[in-house]
Amino acid sequence: MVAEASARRSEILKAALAAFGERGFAAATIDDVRRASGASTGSIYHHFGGKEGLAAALYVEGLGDYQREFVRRLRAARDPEGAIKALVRHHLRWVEGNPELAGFILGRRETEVLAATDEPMRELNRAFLAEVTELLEPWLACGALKRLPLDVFDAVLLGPCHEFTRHWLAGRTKTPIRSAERSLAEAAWQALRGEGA
Amino acid sequence: MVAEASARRSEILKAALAAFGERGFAAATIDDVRRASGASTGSIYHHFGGKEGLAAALYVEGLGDYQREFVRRLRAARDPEGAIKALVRHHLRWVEGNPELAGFILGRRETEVLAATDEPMRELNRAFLAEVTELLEPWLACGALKRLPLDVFDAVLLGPCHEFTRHWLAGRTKTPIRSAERSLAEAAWQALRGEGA
Amino acid sequence: MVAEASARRSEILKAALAAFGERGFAAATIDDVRRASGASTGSIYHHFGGKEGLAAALYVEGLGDYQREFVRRLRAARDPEGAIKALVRHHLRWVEGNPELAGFILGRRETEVLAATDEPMRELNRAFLAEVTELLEPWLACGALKRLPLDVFDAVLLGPCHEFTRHWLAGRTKTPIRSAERSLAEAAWQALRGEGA
Amino acid sequence: MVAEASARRSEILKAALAAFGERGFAAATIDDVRRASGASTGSIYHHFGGKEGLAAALYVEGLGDYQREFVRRLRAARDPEGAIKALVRHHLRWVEGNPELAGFILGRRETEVLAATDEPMRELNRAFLAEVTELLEPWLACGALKRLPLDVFDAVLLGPCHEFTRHWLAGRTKTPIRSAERSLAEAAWQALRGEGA
DNA sequence: TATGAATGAGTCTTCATTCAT
DNA sequence: TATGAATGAAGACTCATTCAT
Repeated sequence: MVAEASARRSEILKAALAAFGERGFAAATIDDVRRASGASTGSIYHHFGGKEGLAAALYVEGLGDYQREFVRRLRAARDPEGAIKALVRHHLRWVEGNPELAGFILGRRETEVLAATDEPMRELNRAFLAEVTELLEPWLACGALKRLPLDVFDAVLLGPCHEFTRHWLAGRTKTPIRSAERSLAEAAWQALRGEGA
Repeated sequence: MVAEASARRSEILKAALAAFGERGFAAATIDDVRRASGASTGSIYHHFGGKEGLAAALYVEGLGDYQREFVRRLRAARDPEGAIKALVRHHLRWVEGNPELAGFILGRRETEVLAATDEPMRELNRAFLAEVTELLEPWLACGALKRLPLDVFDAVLLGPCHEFTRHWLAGRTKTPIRSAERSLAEAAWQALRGEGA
Repeated sequence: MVAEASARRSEILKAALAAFGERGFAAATIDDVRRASGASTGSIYHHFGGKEGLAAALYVEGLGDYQREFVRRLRAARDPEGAIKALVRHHLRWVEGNPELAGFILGRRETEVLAATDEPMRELNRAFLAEVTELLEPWLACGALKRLPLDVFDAVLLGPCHEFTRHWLAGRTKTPIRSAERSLAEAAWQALRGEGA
Repeated sequence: MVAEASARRSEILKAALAAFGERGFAAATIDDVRRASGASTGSIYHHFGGKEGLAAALYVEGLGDYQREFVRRLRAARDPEGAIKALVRHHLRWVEGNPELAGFILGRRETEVLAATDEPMRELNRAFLAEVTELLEPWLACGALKRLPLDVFDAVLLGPCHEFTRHWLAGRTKTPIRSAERSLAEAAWQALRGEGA
């Protein structure tokens, strides 16, 4: 329903992702996108309304994809350990499979939050958090997982992955992302398992 | 020793930190710095050579302060649990005490890495990592701490803090930073303690 | 063929010529050009890429015109005396007819040679010199003209014209350019005629 | 009487000559001079009053030297042919011996004529021209030299040298300056000798 | 005399955005 | 829908010059 995917539109979006990825949102220019996509300036504006519109489209698309899969994994998990480890794996593999999108979305600086991006993002996150919370609740309730404030829980669960992938995306890690998987998953589990586990 | 601190220089640096913190490096303007510092454009260029020079000066100064204290805490620790928890606490308190500097340094995007910042940064980090590695080695050797690849160890140790403080700096956390301290410290310890601990 | 002459483009070029002519390349500002042409800053950059591009366009256009006519005259000459005198006349009349362009092109300082100007200039000059050399060769061969090194020949042929017109353009001559014509032509002929003439 | 030559003053002047020579007057900066001379900004201003003052000092000094020697040669000449050829030789050798000064003085663009330079220059030239005119008059009167308008005479006499040396200074000549000497001298003589010679 | 920090007007250039075709 | 010329506000940076020490 959202997918009004003309070839032009896709090319532009792809070029925008590359541009934002390489130079950062603020430094990337519409002209970078124009050159890389082969579209005209006017065409870009026609489809996306402007630079912010490009960012918003990428953001919504990318974050939505990340979160849909996140929830799917969570839903599929049989036990808390499996859930935690699956989520860590998901993060790492998603970044590995979508490095440019990941760089753009995860590296997003608060200060360059865009009005156009803000609205759809809030929408997405609201639904996402509600769903995740609901799915975890049983394990929190039975003590299988530590009941931490949501923001702390999130930081402990994904902070290491996020940190590691940031370095990985910047080419600063020695460890391949696949090798780090087991350690990071295990660490997250050890950090979050409850007394009752 | 490096501190050739004229009043002018300090005012400019302070204003630059505020500007970069509020709007991000790319969006902040020299004129913001000029207005906030009371100095003339020329004076800013006289002292720092340009926008990058300003960022580099802040970066070196801030990161140096963070790292010196980090090492001091590590050195003072009596046992691995104390060490890990002290480092987590240090991170959280340093961010709490230097929110603007933290926002600037920790929020630094890879894509806007500046040539001027790169060189001094590498220098600082090289020395820092060498020292930290050396100090941790005994506990890694005796199995009190998990021997993980350095980049993974770093991610597990500080990733959660980093993630939490990023949200905190953006005003998106409900939990006060002090309340999160215990949980984050404990989580890090659980994630990094070795079999032999 | 090269002449993608939109009205805008021409107006800008004309304004640039006036500006460079009046104040010199270094001292003229893009804003001078903008005001005089009625175009916007952005439009100037759209068409010429910058101040250098403006200079390069003028240079190529002007020098090309000068050289084309130069060769045409040389080709039309029946005997060496007629050739030498026609070339002198051409120089003087071209400067008289295109004072601003002449001032810009002939007054070009080596030190302000522009990268953008250099490339097309070399191209033009290469072809020009080859053609002139070829056309003069018969008269050099038969001794009707002195065989001097090319750089010396050039200096003797056009140096006086160049010197005179520089003063004329600066408003420092008393003699009208037309009155000087006969003397300068005769002087060049006397200086270059061979023994066999 | 003019020579208030402190070491500082000389160093500054030398540095200024190099800077103006390399980048042109307009593009050279006081800071270039400062760096090359080792003097402070303030010191430069103390001695020369500003950028124009530097140019004026160089101009007066250089042109004076050129003209003094010019007149000396003219005075020493026994016959018109010797005079003409001596003047040509003087020009070439002076440029060869003072390439930077020559580049600055001879390459001076009309458009960047400076108020500060103008005044002393006019003074120098007035006296110079009067003297030269007077010394040539006997040979013009007896028909040994062509009586051309002064501006044309000047162009024919020195235009070729000027043209050649401009190319030489720019490194664009193949012929060494010494080899060109005889040809240029002979050419000037042929161009200026009168019927009665 | 010497120093160099400070000034601020002035320049080039960039870039998001608009709009006629 | 597509194009790309045109716009003009805004920003980084330069540089001659001044002046307190």
